[in-house]
Amino acid sequence: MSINCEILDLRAFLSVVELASFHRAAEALHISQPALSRRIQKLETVIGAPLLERTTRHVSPTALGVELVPLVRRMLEEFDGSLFSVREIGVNRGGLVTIACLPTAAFYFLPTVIRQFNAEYPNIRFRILDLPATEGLQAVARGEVEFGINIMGTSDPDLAFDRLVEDPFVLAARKDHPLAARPEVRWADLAPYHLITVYRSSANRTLLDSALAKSNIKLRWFYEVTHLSTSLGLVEAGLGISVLPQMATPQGEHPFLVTRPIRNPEISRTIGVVRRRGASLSPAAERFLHMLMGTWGKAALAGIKA
Amino acid sequence: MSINCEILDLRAFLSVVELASFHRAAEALHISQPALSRRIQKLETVIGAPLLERTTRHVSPTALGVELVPLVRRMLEEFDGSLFSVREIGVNRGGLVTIACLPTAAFYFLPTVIRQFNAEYPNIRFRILDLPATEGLQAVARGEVEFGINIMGTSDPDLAFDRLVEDPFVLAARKDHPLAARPEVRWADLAPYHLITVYRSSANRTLLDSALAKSNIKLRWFYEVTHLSTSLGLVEAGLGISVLPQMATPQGEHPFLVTRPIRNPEISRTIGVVRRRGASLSPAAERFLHMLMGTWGKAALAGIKA
DNA sequence: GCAATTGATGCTCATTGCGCATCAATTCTG
DNA sequence: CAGAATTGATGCGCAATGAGCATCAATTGC
Repeated sequence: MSINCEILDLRAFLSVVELASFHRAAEALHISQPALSRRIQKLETVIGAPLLERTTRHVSPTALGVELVPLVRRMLEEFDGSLFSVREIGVNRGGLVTIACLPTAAFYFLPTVIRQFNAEYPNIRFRILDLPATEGLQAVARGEVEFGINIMGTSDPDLAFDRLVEDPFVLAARKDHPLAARPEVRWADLAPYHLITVYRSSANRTLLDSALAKSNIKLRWFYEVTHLSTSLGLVEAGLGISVLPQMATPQGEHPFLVTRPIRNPEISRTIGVVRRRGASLSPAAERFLHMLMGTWGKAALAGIKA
Repeated sequence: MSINCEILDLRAFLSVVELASFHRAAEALHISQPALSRRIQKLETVIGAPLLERTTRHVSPTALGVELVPLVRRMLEEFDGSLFSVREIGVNRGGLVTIACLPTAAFYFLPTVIRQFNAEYPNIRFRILDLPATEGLQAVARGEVEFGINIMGTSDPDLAFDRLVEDPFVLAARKDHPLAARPEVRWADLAPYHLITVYRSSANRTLLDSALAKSNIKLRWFYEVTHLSTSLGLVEAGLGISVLPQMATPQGEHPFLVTRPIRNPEISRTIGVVRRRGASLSPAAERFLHMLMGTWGKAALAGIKA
C-alpha cells in the first residue's frame, strides 16, 4: 500500500525543523500546538520511523528527518510554485497562458491587454504562438493552445468562435504616391499601379480575392511576399502599393507611409477568439480571455480600434 | 493560506487521468468509486478550478489538469522513491535517480557504475533518458532530470560541467578492409574510402568537423545517417568506413568489425556531468554521482576506460 | 527549589470520509 | 429507435478523524 499523508503534514514537519519548536511552528501553521504534535506523531506512524527527536525543551530531526528535509522542501516549493496554487492567482501566484495569434494581431491586439492584465496579475506568463491563420486554427484544434485569435470564417464543428473586432482592408502607400492625396479610394483607383500582395494560399489573400470576385473586381498583383510586414517594407521602398488589413499597418503617424480606406465595396475581415468546443480554460486563461473580450469586444460594437 | 491536500488526492487525480475512468482508478486505489469521485471534487474545490472534464461516459483532464500531470507524476515518483517509503522497503532505503545520458554513454558508461552502486544500495531505482546531446542539455536545464552525462563544450551560465572522461574518435571498419590491417591510421589514410557519417547538426559531427577544420582536413562524407548505431550497421554491411566516438563502437572482440585509433591529429570529445547551477540533488543522486565521478573521473586522468 | 516553558495526553465535539443504494446521463446493441 | 448496460454524481447513515481546551510530566533557567 502506498504511503498517504497530507501536504500540511510535510509543511508541519519542515516548519518544526526550521523553527526548532512545536509552539512556534504551530503558530506559523495557524493550528494549535497539540494539533501539531498529533499531526507529526501520525506522520511518523504512517512512515514507521521517527522524524524528530524531542524533549520538552528541545526538538531536532532524526537522521531520517535530516535526509528528508531537502526532499520535503523541494516538493513544497514545486507544489506551491505550481498551478495547484492558482486559487491565489490574484495575489502572487504564477501561471502560464498559451495562445495562438495571427502575427498581425499579436503586435497590435495583445500588448495593451496583456499589459493591463499583468498589472492586475503580475505573475501570469504568456506563450504566444504567432502563427498564420490556418496553422493557428490547427493549433487550437489540436489543443496545443488554450485559445486562438484568428480570422473568423471557416466553420468547424469542433471549434467555437467569438467575434472580437472588424478589421477593414486598407490601402497602404507612400506619402508621395498619387493615391495618398485622396482621403479615400475605390478599388478601381488601384488598377493603374503595381500591387504588392501576400502569397496566394494565405487566409488574408483568400478572403480578399473571394470578396472582390463577388464584385467582379480582379486586381493585378505585381509582387507576392510571404509576410504582411514585408509588404509594408516594399511599399516604403517605393515598389508599389499594397492592400492590407488595417491591423497590419503602422499605427499613428508614419514618416513615409499613409493608409486610406477603400470603398465600393468596403471589405473587412472579422477577427475573433477561437476555442475548442467544450474545452475548459485554465483559470488564468479564463481571466485573460474575459479581459480580452471586455477590451476588444467593445471595439467590435463600435467598429473602431480600442 | 497555503493549499493543503493529501498525497492520495494526487494519486487519485493521476490515476483517473491515466486510466480515463473513475471506476478503474477507484479499483487501482482500493477505494470505492463514490469515494474517489468526492475526493476529486474536494481537490478541485481546494484548488478552485476543475482538473477533469467528465460526462458519465468520458473523463479527461482540463487544460489545468494537463499542465499539472507532469508535476504530480514527478512529485509522486519522488515521494514514493524517497525515504518516506522506508516502511515498504523494509531494510534498505529506496530512491529514484533520474538522469539524461548520451545514448552512446548509456550503454557503456552506466552499467558498471550502476551495478556497483546497486550492490551497495539495492533499492535505488534509475530512470535514464538516453537523449542526443542537445536534448540532453535541455532536459537538464529544464529540471527534468537531476543531472546529465553529456559532451562538454557549450557554455551555459545556468549549467555546470564536471569532466568525466575523454572519448577519442576512432575508425570503424570491417576486418577485411585494407585499413584494418594497420594498428593505427592517419586522417589522410581515410581519403580514398567512402565515409559514413551522422547528420550535420549533431553534436558529434559539429565537434568533429570543427576539430578537423583546425587542421585543414576535410573529409569526403558519402553516407549520412541519423544515429551512430546505423553507422556501424552500414560499416558492417561493407558500404564504407566510419569515424565514431570509441564509446559508440563495440567493446571487445567483434566478428566483423575492428576499430583503429586515428592520429595526426588525435581528436576526442570530452564527456562530463552537467547539472543546473545551484540545484540540490536528492540524496540518492548525490551518492550515485559521487560514485560515478570516483569511477570514471579517475579514468579521465588516466585517459582510459575504467 | 521553584517557576516558566514545552511537548504529550485526556476529553469532548464538530467535521470528514467512507460504502451502500440510487439517480440521471451517456453510449452501445439489437 | 428503444432498451440495456455502464458511468459519474448524490443522498444517507455511520464510523473515524482532527480540532481546541484543560491539564500533565519533563526540562531548563533563575
